[in-house]
Amino acid sequence: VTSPFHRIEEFVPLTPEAITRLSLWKENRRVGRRLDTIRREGDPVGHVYFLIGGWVSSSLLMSDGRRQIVKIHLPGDMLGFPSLALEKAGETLDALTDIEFCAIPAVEIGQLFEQYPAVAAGLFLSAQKERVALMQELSWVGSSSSLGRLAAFLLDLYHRLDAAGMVTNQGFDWPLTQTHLGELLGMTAIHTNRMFRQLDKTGYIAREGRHIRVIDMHGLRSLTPSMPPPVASRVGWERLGCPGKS
Amino acid sequence: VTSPFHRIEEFVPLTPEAITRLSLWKENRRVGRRLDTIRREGDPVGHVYFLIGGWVSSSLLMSDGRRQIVKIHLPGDMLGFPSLALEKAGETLDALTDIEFCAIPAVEIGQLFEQYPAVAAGLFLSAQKERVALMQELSWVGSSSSLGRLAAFLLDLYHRLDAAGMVTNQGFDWPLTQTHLGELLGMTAIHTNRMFRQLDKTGYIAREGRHIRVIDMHGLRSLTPSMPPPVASRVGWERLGCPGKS
DNA sequence: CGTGGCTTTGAATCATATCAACTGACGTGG
DNA sequence: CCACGTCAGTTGATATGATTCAAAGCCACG
Repeated sequence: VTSPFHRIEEFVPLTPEAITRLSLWKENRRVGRRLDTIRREGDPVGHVYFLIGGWVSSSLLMSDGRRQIVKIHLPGDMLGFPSLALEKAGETLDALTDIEFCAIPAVEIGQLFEQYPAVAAGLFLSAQKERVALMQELSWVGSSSSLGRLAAFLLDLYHRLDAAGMVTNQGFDWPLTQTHLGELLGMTAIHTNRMFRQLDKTGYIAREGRHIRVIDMHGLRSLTPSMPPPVASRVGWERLGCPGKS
Repeated sequence: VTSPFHRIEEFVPLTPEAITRLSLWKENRRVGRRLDTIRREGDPVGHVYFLIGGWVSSSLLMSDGRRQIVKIHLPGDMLGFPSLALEKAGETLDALTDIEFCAIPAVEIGQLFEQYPAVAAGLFLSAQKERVALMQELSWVGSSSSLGRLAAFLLDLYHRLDAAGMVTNQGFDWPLTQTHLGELLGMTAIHTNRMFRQLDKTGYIAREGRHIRVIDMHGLRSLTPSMPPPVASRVGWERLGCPGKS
């Protein structure tokens, strides 16, 4: 919301030089259209990505042909980082809307680690926060009823959209198909449809074509057994023992 | 297996000084007994941990009382890192066996980032690898049948145990209760029991009390729709653009 | 009287059956 | 791509008993 590099700065204040350096990323600015694939699972890992605008899904293919979406990315997110630990990309990145993003050479990340410890710490803590998000996603995909999963996802998404300033009047754009939703929640698209209609009938949300409004946040929350994320921003560098740094 | 700090060195070669520095961790060596809780969800985040011996589960509590185990940690693993991005710990760490571990002050990590970029990169890539592992776990918890989930977990565990030198004669110790297994796979303990017995009857595995042997690896693999991890070690620092470094 | 070894007891774990509820599969049309 | 039926298969809920394990208590012997 505030800075384009909020995912990094949220933990660690950056020097002007560091910000200037990161801004060079924008030279590799690209656009993509809905349904474009940014990078496919199995591709060599030459780049990571910084999402400027639009929605992107990150998914895994399974040998039986099923697909598991592991994360819905929103503007400001860093994409493709997990695959840095792999020889070949472990995740497919698909554009869910028209998008705008930067491609960042992987070698650039190594240079940043040497030259800007603060950036390194920011990237590191950002990765840890993503791990927390994944753990929570696992917790509701694994345990609750399908209606609960749907509600939990919508709540989480709502909060993330809100933090990105993409919620107006309790409503937001909805580019996901029910097939996407099913692949994300680990259930069939048909059942997703059933549950989505059922949730609609509760009146807690209202679906208006490619737009969704949250009518009763409290009611929505009552459907999910998972707790709202105990996340806290503004921790990290100081906590990490470098108070006056940078 | 090779080095105690394999999780870090697997990506980045470390200088002798760095290794000496990391070895100081051992001064805070501690032991714990089965069922002990190392750290509870909600506790302030003062430390991270390095597991020397034994098994540890990392789990999330949900408001309906259910518990989701998100990872089974084995010797050599780094514990508690995701919570560095949070004010209060987001995960509970429970000893599944008697254990031996080091407690590392969180501030220490920040100092390492400043003084040893190679260690920073190693920790960073290790975190990314953990993200990949979580994504894969999500992919089988979310999608496959309960028997498939069980098989996928056993396969993954087997490979990790093997890498840690904890497999002998295709068999390994089994300290998990069926309740643990259910909490991990997102199903009831009763159903876990059903599926475990069913898997046993296929003959692909043999349960012998607190010990399990894999009889037919290929058969086991045929039960799971998820693909074996496309992981590759020995990537990273060079790839990250610092070839001759350290 | 103190200590070692045996026994009792209770909790935790595993096995199994039955029935209800949830979810997936298939088909059809808008 | 979404809506809506029907039916079959999977999974969850509840109940009950067997078995294992460990801690506490007891007894006999030194």
